Amino acid sequence: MQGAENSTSRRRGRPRANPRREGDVDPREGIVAAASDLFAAHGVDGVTMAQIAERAGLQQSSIYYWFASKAAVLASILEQVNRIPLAIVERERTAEGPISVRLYRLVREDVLALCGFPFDINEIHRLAVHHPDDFGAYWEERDRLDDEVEALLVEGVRTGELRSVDTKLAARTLLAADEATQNWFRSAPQADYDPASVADHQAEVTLRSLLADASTFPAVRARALSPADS
Amino acid sequence: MQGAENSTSRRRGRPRANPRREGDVDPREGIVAAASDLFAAHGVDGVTMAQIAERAGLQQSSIYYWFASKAAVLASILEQVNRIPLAIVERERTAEGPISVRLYRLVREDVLALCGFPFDINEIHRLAVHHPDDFGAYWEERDRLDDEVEALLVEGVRTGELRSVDTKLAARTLLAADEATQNWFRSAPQADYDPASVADHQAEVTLRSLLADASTFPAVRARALSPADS
DNA sequence: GTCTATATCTGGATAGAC
DNA sequence: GTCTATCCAGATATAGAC
Repeated sequence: MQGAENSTSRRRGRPRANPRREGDVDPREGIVAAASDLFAAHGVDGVTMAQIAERAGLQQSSIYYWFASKAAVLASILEQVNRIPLAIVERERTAEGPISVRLYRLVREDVLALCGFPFDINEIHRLAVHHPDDFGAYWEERDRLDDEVEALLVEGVRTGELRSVDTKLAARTLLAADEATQNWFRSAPQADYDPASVADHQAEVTLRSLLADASTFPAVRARALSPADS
Repeated sequence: MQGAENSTSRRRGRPRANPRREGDVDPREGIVAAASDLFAAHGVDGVTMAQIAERAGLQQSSIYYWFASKAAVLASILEQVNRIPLAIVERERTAEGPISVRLYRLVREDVLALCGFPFDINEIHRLAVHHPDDFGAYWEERDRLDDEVEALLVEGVRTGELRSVDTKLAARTLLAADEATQNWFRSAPQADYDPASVADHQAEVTLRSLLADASTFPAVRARALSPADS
Protein backbone atom coordinates (compact mmCIF):
# COMPACT_ATOMS: atom_id res chain seq x y z
CA MET A 1 0.00 0.00 0.00
CA GLN A 2 1.50 3.28 -1.12
CA GLY A 3 0.64 6.95 -1.59
CA ALA A 4 -2.33 6.93 0.75
CA GLU A 5 -1.73 10.40 2.18
CA ASN A 6 -4.29 12.79 0.82
CA SER A 7 -4.65 14.55 4.14
CA THR A 8 -1.97 17.19 3.59
CA SER A 9 -3.41 20.25 1.88
CA ARG A 10 -0.37 20.91 -0.30
CA ARG A 11 -0.52 18.95 -3.56
CA ARG A 12 2.51 16.86 -4.32
CA GLY A 13 3.91 15.91 -7.68
CA ARG A 14 3.48 17.20 -11.18
CA PRO A 15 -0.13 17.98 -12.12
CA ARG A 16 -1.93 15.52 -14.35
CA ALA A 17 -2.19 16.16 -18.05
CA ASN A 18 -5.96 15.53 -17.83
CA PRO A 19 -6.84 16.67 -14.33
CA ARG A 20 -9.66 14.75 -12.65
CA ARG A 21 -12.98 16.30 -11.79
CA GLU A 22 -13.48 18.01 -8.44
CA GLY A 23 -14.96 15.10 -6.54
CA ASP A 24 -11.87 13.05 -7.25
CA VAL A 25 -11.20 10.74 -4.38
CA ASP A 26 -8.57 8.08 -3.98
CA PRO A 27 -6.97 7.68 -7.41
CA ARG A 28 -6.89 3.97 -6.74
CA GLU A 29 -10.66 3.92 -7.07
CA GLY A 30 -10.56 5.65 -10.40
CA ILE A 31 -8.03 3.17 -11.67
CA VAL A 32 -10.05 0.23 -10.39
CA ALA A 33 -13.21 1.61 -11.95
CA ALA A 34 -11.51 2.09 -15.30
CA ALA A 35 -9.99 -1.36 -15.16
CA SER A 36 -13.31 -2.95 -14.25
CA ASP A 37 -15.07 -1.42 -17.21
CA LEU A 38 -12.35 -2.43 -19.61
CA PHE A 39 -11.96 -5.92 -18.22
CA ALA A 40 -15.68 -6.33 -18.58
CA ALA A 41 -15.62 -5.29 -22.20
CA HIS A 42 -12.47 -6.96 -23.43
CA GLY A 43 -11.40 -9.54 -20.91
CA VAL A 44 -8.59 -9.18 -18.44
CA ASP A 45 -5.72 -9.75 -20.76
CA GLY A 46 -7.39 -8.05 -23.63
CA VAL A 47 -6.68 -4.82 -21.80
CA THR A 48 -3.37 -3.01 -21.48
CA MET A 49 -2.12 -0.84 -18.69
CA ALA A 50 -2.01 2.00 -21.19
CA GLN A 51 -5.74 1.65 -21.83
CA ILE A 52 -6.55 1.58 -18.15
CA ALA A 53 -4.38 4.62 -17.62
CA GLU A 54 -5.97 6.53 -20.47
CA ARG A 55 -9.46 5.99 -19.12
CA ALA A 56 -8.32 6.92 -15.64
CA GLY A 57 -6.77 10.13 -16.98
CA LEU A 58 -3.21 9.11 -16.32
CA GLN A 59 -0.15 8.09 -18.24
CA GLN A 60 0.55 4.40 -18.42
CA SER A 61 3.42 4.38 -15.99
CA SER A 62 1.63 6.48 -13.39
CA ILE A 63 -0.50 3.51 -12.43
CA TYR A 64 2.59 1.96 -10.96
CA TYR A 65 2.63 4.62 -8.30
CA TRP A 66 -0.66 3.22 -6.98
CA PHE A 67 -0.42 -0.44 -7.89
CA ALA A 68 2.62 -2.65 -8.05
CA SER A 69 1.43 -4.55 -11.11
CA LYS A 70 -1.51 -5.34 -13.31
CA ALA A 71 -2.25 -8.38 -11.17
CA ALA A 72 -2.47 -6.09 -8.16
CA VAL A 73 -5.15 -4.04 -9.88
CA LEU A 74 -7.09 -7.18 -10.57
CA ALA A 75 -6.66 -8.48 -7.04
CA SER A 76 -8.06 -5.24 -5.74
CA ILE A 77 -11.18 -5.73 -7.83
CA LEU A 78 -11.57 -9.32 -6.72
CA GLU A 79 -11.46 -8.35 -3.09
CA GLN A 80 -14.70 -6.49 -3.51
CA VAL A 81 -16.39 -8.77 -5.95
CA ASN A 82 -15.67 -12.21 -4.63
CA ARG A 83 -17.34 -11.83 -1.28
CA ILE A 84 -20.79 -11.03 -2.59
CA PRO A 85 -21.93 -14.50 -3.63
CA LEU A 86 -20.45 -15.85 -0.44
CA ALA A 87 -22.47 -13.38 1.60
CA ILE A 88 -25.64 -14.37 -0.22
CA VAL A 89 -25.05 -18.04 0.32
CA GLU A 90 -24.15 -17.63 3.95
CA ARG A 91 -27.22 -15.56 4.61
CA GLU A 92 -29.53 -18.19 3.16
CA ARG A 93 -27.61 -20.91 4.87
CA THR A 94 -28.52 -19.57 8.28
CA ALA A 95 -31.92 -18.12 7.37
CA GLU A 96 -35.28 -19.35 8.64
CA GLY A 97 -37.79 -21.24 6.57
CA PRO A 98 -37.86 -24.20 4.19
CA ILE A 99 -34.70 -25.08 2.33
CA SER A 100 -36.44 -24.82 -1.01
CA VAL A 101 -37.45 -21.22 -0.40
CA ARG A 102 -33.95 -20.29 0.70
CA LEU A 103 -32.48 -22.08 -2.28
CA TYR A 104 -34.72 -20.19 -4.66
CA ARG A 105 -33.62 -16.88 -3.21
CA LEU A 106 -30.01 -17.99 -3.26
CA VAL A 107 -29.97 -18.80 -6.94
CA ARG A 108 -31.99 -15.77 -7.89
CA GLU A 109 -29.75 -13.38 -6.05
CA ASP A 110 -26.56 -15.06 -7.06
CA VAL A 111 -27.46 -14.66 -10.71
CA LEU A 112 -28.51 -11.06 -10.13
CA ALA A 113 -25.26 -10.28 -8.38
CA LEU A 114 -23.14 -11.97 -11.02
CA CYS A 115 -24.93 -10.15 -13.81
CA GLY A 116 -24.23 -6.88 -12.05
CA PHE A 117 -20.54 -7.53 -11.72
CA PRO A 118 -18.26 -5.28 -13.72
CA PHE A 119 -16.89 -8.27 -15.58
CA ASP A 120 -17.41 -11.90 -16.38
CA ILE A 121 -16.57 -14.09 -13.43
CA ASN A 122 -15.49 -16.82 -15.82
CA GLU A 123 -12.66 -14.58 -16.90
CA ILE A 124 -11.49 -14.51 -13.35
CA HIS A 125 -11.67 -18.26 -13.05
CA ARG A 126 -9.49 -18.50 -16.10
CA LEU A 127 -6.90 -16.18 -14.69
CA ALA A 128 -7.04 -17.81 -11.31
CA VAL A 129 -6.50 -21.21 -12.90
CA HIS A 130 -3.48 -19.99 -14.76
CA HIS A 131 -1.98 -18.13 -11.82
CA PRO A 132 -2.94 -20.25 -8.80
CA ASP A 133 -0.19 -18.77 -6.62
CA ASP A 134 -1.53 -15.22 -6.93
CA PHE A 135 -5.07 -16.33 -6.19
CA GLY A 136 -4.87 -18.58 -3.17
CA ALA A 137 -7.48 -16.61 -1.27
CA TYR A 138 -9.75 -16.64 -4.27
CA TRP A 139 -9.83 -20.41 -4.44
CA GLU A 140 -10.35 -20.79 -0.74
CA GLU A 141 -13.44 -18.63 -0.91
CA ARG A 142 -14.63 -20.44 -3.97
CA ASP A 143 -14.38 -23.77 -2.17
CA ARG A 144 -16.30 -22.36 0.76
CA LEU A 145 -19.03 -21.37 -1.67
CA ASP A 146 -19.28 -24.92 -2.97
CA ASP A 147 -19.35 -26.29 0.54
CA GLU A 148 -22.03 -23.95 1.80
CA VAL A 149 -24.32 -24.70 -1.10
CA GLU A 150 -23.73 -28.38 -0.68
CA ALA A 151 -24.60 -28.14 3.00
CA LEU A 152 -27.91 -26.53 2.08
CA LEU A 153 -28.65 -29.30 -0.38
CA VAL A 154 -27.76 -31.97 2.16
CA GLU A 155 -30.23 -30.52 4.59
CA GLY A 156 -32.88 -30.26 1.91
CA VAL A 157 -32.44 -33.89 1.03
CA ARG A 158 -32.59 -34.82 4.69
CA THR A 159 -35.87 -33.01 5.24
CA GLY A 160 -37.28 -34.56 2.10
CA GLU A 161 -37.90 -31.26 0.36
CA LEU A 162 -35.33 -32.12 -2.28
CA ARG A 163 -35.01 -35.38 -4.10
CA SER A 164 -32.06 -37.56 -3.36
CA VAL A 165 -29.10 -36.36 -5.44
CA ASP A 166 -25.34 -36.42 -5.35
CA THR A 167 -25.16 -33.21 -3.38
CA LYS A 168 -21.59 -32.37 -4.24
CA LEU A 169 -22.22 -32.79 -7.93
CA ALA A 170 -25.46 -30.86 -7.68
CA ALA A 171 -23.84 -27.99 -5.81
CA ARG A 172 -21.14 -27.57 -8.40
CA THR A 173 -23.60 -27.83 -11.23
CA LEU A 174 -25.84 -25.25 -9.63
CA LEU A 175 -23.12 -22.65 -9.21
CA ALA A 176 -21.67 -23.34 -12.62
CA ALA A 177 -25.08 -22.83 -14.17
CA ASP A 178 -25.44 -19.46 -12.44
CA GLU A 179 -22.13 -18.41 -13.85
CA ALA A 180 -23.00 -19.68 -17.28
CA THR A 181 -26.17 -17.64 -17.20
CA GLN A 182 -24.38 -14.42 -16.34
CA ASN A 183 -21.93 -15.24 -19.10
CA TRP A 184 -24.39 -15.38 -21.96
CA PHE A 185 -26.45 -12.60 -20.44
CA ARG A 186 -23.44 -10.36 -20.73
CA SER A 187 -23.18 -10.80 -24.48
CA ALA A 188 -26.92 -10.76 -25.12
CA PRO A 189 -28.39 -7.57 -26.50
CA GLN A 190 -29.33 -5.65 -23.38
CA ALA A 191 -32.81 -5.04 -24.68
CA ASP A 192 -33.71 -8.72 -25.00
CA TYR A 193 -33.71 -9.60 -21.32
CA ASP A 194 -33.47 -7.92 -17.98
CA PRO A 195 -31.40 -9.43 -15.19
CA ALA A 196 -34.40 -10.02 -12.96
CA SER A 197 -36.27 -12.23 -15.39
CA VAL A 198 -33.13 -14.14 -16.25
CA ALA A 199 -32.44 -14.67 -12.56
CA ASP A 200 -36.01 -15.80 -11.93
CA HIS A 201 -35.84 -18.24 -14.79
CA GLN A 202 -32.60 -19.69 -13.54
CA ALA A 203 -33.97 -20.05 -10.03
CA GLU A 204 -37.07 -21.78 -11.32
CA VAL A 205 -35.10 -24.17 -13.47
CA THR A 206 -32.82 -25.02 -10.58
CA LEU A 207 -35.59 -25.56 -8.07
CA ARG A 208 -37.74 -27.64 -10.37
CA SER A 209 -34.74 -29.81 -11.10
CA LEU A 210 -34.14 -30.50 -7.43
CA LEU A 211 -37.54 -30.48 -5.71
CA ALA A 212 -38.80 -33.84 -4.57
CA ASP A 213 -42.27 -32.75 -5.63
CA ALA A 214 -42.08 -30.27 -8.48
CA SER A 215 -45.74 -29.40 -8.09
CA THR A 216 -44.87 -27.47 -4.96
CA PHE A 217 -42.81 -25.03 -6.97
CA PRO A 218 -45.38 -22.22 -7.31
CA ALA A 219 -45.78 -22.11 -3.55
CA VAL A 220 -42.02 -22.07 -3.08
CA ARG A 221 -41.59 -19.16 -5.43
CA ALA A 222 -44.48 -17.23 -3.95
CA ARG A 223 -42.99 -17.54 -0.50
CA ALA A 224 -39.45 -16.75 -1.67
CA LEU A 225 -40.61 -13.54 -3.31
CA SER A 226 -42.91 -12.42 -0.51
CA PRO A 227 -41.21 -9.45 1.18
CA ALA A 228 -42.30 -10.58 4.62
CA ASP A 229 -39.95 -13.51 4.38
CA SER A 230 -36.82 -11.87 3.05
CA MET B 1 -3.54 -24.28 -48.23
CA GLN B 2 0.12 -24.98 -48.85
CA GLY B 3 2.62 -27.82 -48.92
CA ALA B 4 0.11 -30.57 -49.50
CA GLU B 5 2.31 -32.60 -51.84
CA ASN B 6 3.48 -35.66 -50.01
CA SER B 7 2.97 -37.84 -53.04
CA THR B 8 6.43 -37.41 -54.55
CA SER B 9 8.78 -40.01 -53.17
CA ARG B 10 11.80 -37.70 -53.01
CA ARG B 11 11.87 -35.78 -49.71
CA ARG B 12 12.18 -32.08 -50.02
CA GLY B 13 13.74 -29.64 -47.61
CA ARG B 14 16.17 -29.96 -44.75
CA PRO B 15 15.44 -32.92 -42.43
CA ARG B 16 13.85 -32.17 -39.10
CA ALA B 17 15.99 -31.92 -36.02
CA ASN B 18 13.60 -34.32 -34.25
CA PRO B 19 12.36 -36.55 -37.05
CA ARG B 20 8.78 -37.76 -36.68
CA ARG B 21 7.88 -41.40 -36.18
CA GLU B 22 7.31 -43.60 -39.21
CA GLY B 23 3.55 -43.26 -39.42
CA ASP B 24 3.85 -39.53 -39.83
CA VAL B 25 1.09 -38.23 -41.98
CA ASP B 26 0.15 -34.72 -42.88
CA PRO B 27 2.28 -32.49 -40.65
CA ARG B 28 -0.73 -30.24 -40.31
CA GLU B 29 -2.40 -32.93 -38.25
CA GLY B 30 0.53 -33.19 -35.91
CA ILE B 31 0.53 -29.47 -35.40
CA VAL B 32 -3.19 -29.39 -34.80
CA ALA B 33 -2.95 -32.26 -32.32
CA ALA B 34 -0.15 -30.56 -30.43
CA ALA B 35 -2.01 -27.27 -30.39
CA SER B 36 -5.21 -28.92 -29.17
CA ASP B 37 -3.47 -30.52 -26.23
CA LEU B 38 -1.74 -27.34 -25.23
CA PHE B 39 -4.79 -25.14 -25.70
CA ALA B 40 -6.67 -27.56 -23.50
CA ALA B 41 -4.11 -27.34 -20.76
CA HIS B 42 -3.24 -23.65 -20.79
CA GLY B 43 -5.86 -21.83 -22.77
CA VAL B 44 -5.47 -20.54 -26.27
CA ASP B 45 -3.41 -17.51 -25.54
CA GLY B 46 -1.52 -19.16 -22.77
CA VAL B 47 0.28 -21.12 -25.47
CA THR B 48 3.02 -19.90 -27.78
CA MET B 49 3.85 -20.99 -31.27
CA ALA B 50 7.19 -22.16 -29.92
CA GLN B 51 5.48 -24.56 -27.52
CA ILE B 52 3.24 -25.93 -30.22
CA ALA B 53 6.23 -26.39 -32.47
CA GLU B 54 8.24 -28.13 -29.79
CA ARG B 55 5.52 -30.67 -29.15
CA ALA B 56 5.06 -31.20 -32.86
CA GLY B 57 8.80 -31.78 -33.27
CA LEU B 58 9.45 -28.65 -35.25
CA GLN B 59 11.12 -25.33 -34.79
CA GLN B 60 8.87 -22.43 -34.04
CA SER B 61 9.07 -20.84 -37.45
CA SER B 62 8.46 -24.04 -39.33
CA ILE B 63 4.80 -23.95 -38.41
CA TYR B 64 4.45 -20.99 -40.71
CA TYR B 65 5.12 -23.24 -43.66
CA TRP B 66 1.86 -25.08 -42.85
CA PHE B 67 -0.26 -22.39 -41.29
CA ALA B 68 -0.33 -18.70 -42.03
CA SER B 69 -0.81 -17.70 -38.40
CA LYS B 70 -1.76 -18.87 -34.96
CA ALA B 71 -5.36 -17.98 -35.65
CA ALA B 72 -5.25 -20.27 -38.66
CA VAL B 73 -4.20 -23.17 -36.46
CA LEU B 74 -7.10 -22.46 -34.16
CA ALA B 75 -9.56 -22.13 -37.01
CA SER B 76 -8.49 -25.51 -38.27
CA ILE B 77 -9.31 -27.03 -34.89
CA LEU B 78 -12.66 -25.31 -34.74
CA GLU B 79 -13.67 -26.69 -38.08
CA GLN B 80 -13.63 -30.18 -36.65
CA VAL B 81 -14.91 -29.41 -33.19
CA ASN B 82 -17.74 -27.02 -33.80
CA ARG B 83 -19.88 -29.29 -35.87
CA ILE B 84 -20.28 -32.01 -33.30
CA PRO B 85 -22.87 -30.41 -31.03
CA LEU B 86 -24.69 -29.25 -34.10
CA ALA B 87 -24.82 -32.77 -35.45
CA ILE B 88 -26.17 -34.05 -32.13
CA VAL B 89 -28.85 -31.41 -31.99
CA GLU B 90 -29.87 -31.87 -35.59
CA ARG B 91 -30.11 -35.61 -35.17
CA GLU B 92 -32.46 -35.30 -32.21
CA ARG B 93 -34.37 -32.57 -33.92
CA THR B 94 -35.46 -34.90 -36.67
CA ALA B 95 -35.56 -38.10 -34.65
CA GLU B 96 -38.68 -40.09 -33.83
CA GLY B 97 -40.28 -40.29 -30.41
CA PRO B 98 -41.33 -37.91 -27.65
CA ILE B 99 -39.57 -34.57 -27.39
CA SER B 100 -38.63 -35.23 -23.79
CA VAL B 101 -36.73 -38.38 -24.70
CA ARG B 102 -34.92 -36.67 -27.52
CA LEU B 103 -34.11 -33.73 -25.28
CA TYR B 104 -32.64 -36.00 -22.65
CA ARG B 105 -30.35 -37.63 -25.19
CA LEU B 106 -29.44 -34.25 -26.63
CA VAL B 107 -28.25 -32.83 -23.33
CA ARG B 108 -26.52 -36.00 -22.29
CA GLU B 109 -24.58 -36.32 -25.50
CA ASP B 110 -23.83 -32.66 -25.77
CA VAL B 111 -22.20 -32.71 -22.35
CA LEU B 112 -20.32 -35.88 -23.20
CA ALA B 113 -19.05 -34.42 -26.44
CA LEU B 114 -18.02 -31.14 -24.84
CA CYS B 115 -16.18 -32.93 -22.04
CA GLY B 116 -14.29 -34.91 -24.66
CA PHE B 117 -13.18 -31.86 -26.57
CA PRO B 118 -9.47 -31.13 -26.51
CA PHE B 119 -10.14 -27.77 -24.90
CA ASP B 120 -12.66 -25.70 -23.09
CA ILE B 121 -15.30 -24.40 -25.46
CA ASN B 122 -15.63 -21.29 -23.32
CA GLU B 123 -12.10 -20.40 -24.32
CA ILE B 124 -13.23 -20.44 -27.90
CA HIS B 125 -16.20 -18.25 -27.17
CA ARG B 126 -13.86 -15.75 -25.60
CA LEU B 127 -11.60 -15.69 -28.60
CA ALA B 128 -14.50 -15.56 -30.98
CA VAL B 129 -15.95 -12.60 -29.09
CA HIS B 130 -12.71 -10.72 -29.31
CA HIS B 131 -12.05 -11.51 -32.96
CA PRO B 132 -15.51 -11.58 -34.50
CA ASP B 133 -14.16 -11.03 -38.03
CA ASP B 134 -12.08 -14.23 -37.96
CA PHE B 135 -14.95 -16.27 -36.59
CA GLY B 136 -17.97 -15.39 -38.68
CA ALA B 137 -18.70 -19.01 -39.49
CA TYR B 138 -18.35 -19.96 -35.87
CA TRP B 139 -21.06 -17.57 -34.76
CA GLU B 140 -23.39 -18.59 -37.53
CA GLU B 141 -23.20 -22.20 -36.42
CA ARG B 142 -23.61 -21.20 -32.82
CA ASP B 143 -26.80 -19.33 -33.65
CA ARG B 144 -28.10 -22.33 -35.53
CA LEU B 145 -27.49 -24.39 -32.42
CA ASP B 146 -29.60 -22.02 -30.35
CA ASP B 147 -32.33 -22.05 -32.94
CA GLU B 148 -32.47 -25.82 -33.27
CA VAL B 149 -32.73 -26.33 -29.54
CA GLU B 150 -35.37 -23.67 -29.30
CA ALA B 151 -37.36 -25.35 -32.04
CA LEU B 152 -37.31 -28.59 -30.07
CA LEU B 153 -38.51 -26.80 -26.97
CA VAL B 154 -41.27 -25.06 -28.89
CA GLU B 155 -42.55 -28.37 -30.12
CA GLY B 156 -42.31 -29.85 -26.64
CA VAL B 157 -44.37 -27.03 -25.23
CA ARG B 158 -46.89 -27.43 -28.03
CA THR B 159 -47.37 -31.13 -27.37
CA GLY B 160 -47.69 -30.44 -23.67
CA GLU B 161 -44.71 -32.57 -22.70
CA LEU B 162 -42.87 -29.49 -21.49
CA ARG B 163 -44.24 -26.76 -19.32
CA SER B 164 -44.82 -23.38 -20.83
CA VAL B 165 -41.53 -21.46 -20.79
CA ASP B 166 -39.83 -18.67 -22.65
CA THR B 167 -38.31 -21.05 -25.18
CA LYS B 168 -35.59 -18.74 -26.37
CA LEU B 169 -34.42 -18.04 -22.85
CA ALA B 170 -34.65 -21.71 -21.96
CA ALA B 171 -32.66 -22.79 -25.01
CA ARG B 172 -29.84 -20.44 -24.22
CA THR B 173 -29.83 -21.41 -20.59
CA LEU B 174 -29.76 -25.08 -21.49
CA LEU B 175 -26.76 -24.82 -23.79
CA ALA B 176 -24.93 -22.50 -21.44
CA ALA B 177 -25.44 -24.97 -18.62
CA ASP B 178 -23.95 -27.76 -20.71
CA GLU B 179 -20.92 -25.65 -21.38
CA ALA B 180 -20.63 -24.68 -17.75
CA THR B 181 -20.67 -28.30 -16.78
CA GLN B 182 -17.85 -29.24 -19.14
CA ASN B 183 -15.97 -26.24 -17.81
CA TRP B 184 -15.89 -27.28 -14.17
CA PHE B 185 -15.54 -30.92 -15.12
CA ARG B 186 -12.31 -30.05 -16.85
CA SER B 187 -10.71 -28.66 -13.73
CA ALA B 188 -12.16 -31.29 -11.40
CA PRO B 189 -9.83 -34.07 -10.29
CA GLN B 190 -10.38 -36.73 -12.93
CA ALA B 191 -10.95 -39.37 -10.28
CA ASP B 192 -13.94 -37.62 -8.72
CA TYR B 193 -16.37 -37.96 -11.60
CA ASP B 194 -16.60 -39.64 -14.93
CA PRO B 195 -18.07 -37.84 -17.92
CA ALA B 196 -20.99 -40.22 -18.23
CA SER B 197 -22.36 -39.60 -14.75
CA VAL B 198 -21.86 -35.88 -15.08
CA ALA B 199 -23.68 -35.92 -18.40
CA ASP B 200 -26.52 -37.98 -16.95
CA HIS B 201 -26.88 -35.65 -14.03
CA GLN B 202 -26.99 -32.63 -16.29
CA ALA B 203 -29.59 -34.25 -18.51
CA GLU B 204 -31.73 -35.14 -15.53
CA VAL B 205 -31.53 -31.67 -14.07
CA THR B 206 -32.45 -30.14 -17.39
CA LEU B 207 -35.37 -32.44 -18.08
CA ARG B 208 -36.82 -32.18 -14.60
CA SER B 209 -36.66 -28.42 -14.89
CA LEU B 210 -38.64 -28.42 -18.10
CA LEU B 211 -41.07 -31.33 -17.95
CA ALA B 212 -44.69 -30.42 -17.49
CA ASP B 213 -45.03 -33.41 -15.20
CA ALA B 214 -41.74 -34.16 -13.47
CA SER B 215 -43.02 -37.49 -12.26
CA THR B 216 -42.69 -38.83 -15.80
CA PHE B 217 -38.96 -38.36 -15.67
CA PRO B 218 -37.94 -41.94 -14.83
CA ALA B 219 -39.84 -43.22 -17.83
CA VAL B 220 -38.24 -40.58 -20.03
CA ARG B 221 -34.77 -41.53 -18.96
CA ALA B 222 -35.43 -45.23 -19.28
CA ARG B 223 -36.60 -44.78 -22.82
CA ALA B 224 -33.78 -42.40 -23.74
CA LEU B 225 -31.19 -44.86 -22.55
CA SER B 226 -32.77 -47.93 -24.10
CA PRO B 227 -30.57 -48.93 -27.03
CA ALA B 228 -33.56 -49.85 -29.15
CA ASP B 229 -34.50 -46.21 -29.36
CA SER B 230 -31.17 -44.63 -30.15
C1' DG C 1 10.32 -28.62 -45.83
C1' DT C 2 12.90 -27.36 -42.16
C1' DC C 3 16.41 -24.90 -40.30
C1' DT C 4 18.87 -20.55 -38.02
C1' DA C 5 18.77 -15.91 -37.40
C1' DT C 6 16.51 -11.84 -36.90
C1' DA C 7 13.11 -8.15 -37.63
C1' DT C 8 9.22 -6.25 -35.51
C1' DC C 9 5.81 -5.44 -32.48
C1' DT C 10 3.58 -5.27 -28.10
C1' DG C 11 3.01 -4.58 -23.43
C1' DG C 12 4.62 -4.70 -18.55
C1' DA C 13 7.67 -2.41 -15.67
C1' DT C 14 11.59 0.94 -14.23
C1' DA C 15 14.46 5.46 -13.96
C1' DG C 16 14.71 9.88 -13.14
C1' DA C 17 13.17 14.72 -14.22
C1' DC C 18 9.90 18.01 -12.59
C1' DG D 1 2.23 12.30 -7.79
C1' DT D 2 2.65 12.47 -12.48
C1' DC D 3 5.28 12.99 -16.30
C1' DT D 4 8.56 11.44 -20.40
C1' DA D 5 11.71 8.29 -21.94
C1' DT D 6 13.39 3.88 -22.02
C1' DC D 7 14.34 -0.79 -20.95
C1' DC D 8 13.26 -5.42 -21.32
C1' DA D 9 10.91 -9.79 -22.12
C1' DG D 10 8.12 -12.51 -24.75
C1' DA D 11 5.88 -13.60 -28.90
C1' DT D 12 4.49 -13.41 -33.87
C1' DA D 13 6.15 -13.49 -38.15
C1' DT D 14 9.74 -13.05 -42.01
C1' DA D 15 14.25 -13.83 -44.65
C1' DG D 16 17.20 -16.64 -46.58
C1' DA D 17 20.49 -20.61 -46.16
C1' DC D 18 20.56 -25.54 -46.82
